[in-house]
Amino acid sequence: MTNSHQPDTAAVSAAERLYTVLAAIPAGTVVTYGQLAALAGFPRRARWVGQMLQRLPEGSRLPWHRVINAQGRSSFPPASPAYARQLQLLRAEGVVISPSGRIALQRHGLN
DNA sequence: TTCGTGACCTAGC
DNA sequence: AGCTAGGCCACGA
Repeated sequence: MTNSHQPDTAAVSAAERLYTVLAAIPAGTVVTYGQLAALAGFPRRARWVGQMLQRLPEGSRLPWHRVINAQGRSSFPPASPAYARQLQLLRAEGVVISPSGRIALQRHGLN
């Protein structure tokens, strides 16, 4: 970082906050992009969350699969490998998913 | 800086 | 239930 102002710091900080919140999402729980953004302190930044997750390295241990859209579905094309992967990971955590791909919302009680 | 794009969201039909 | 249209906001070329 040779110079300039420091918008870098703020950007990193935002990402760190997002990652922290995402890492805190317990297994068997799902959140929407919008919810995650709000939880991280950035309301109306759902698309930004999606962009961040896309840029996420594969080795990351962040539970990206617990993030779904407001429609209650995976945001990947149903035919894509990522789609199947996400659903598999969620089912492995006990999340109920209908044959049409609809993901059951969090039930207060168990878990 | 303007423009195009997107792992989004909500409202309407 | 599914599709469309408009809105939103950040990012990269």
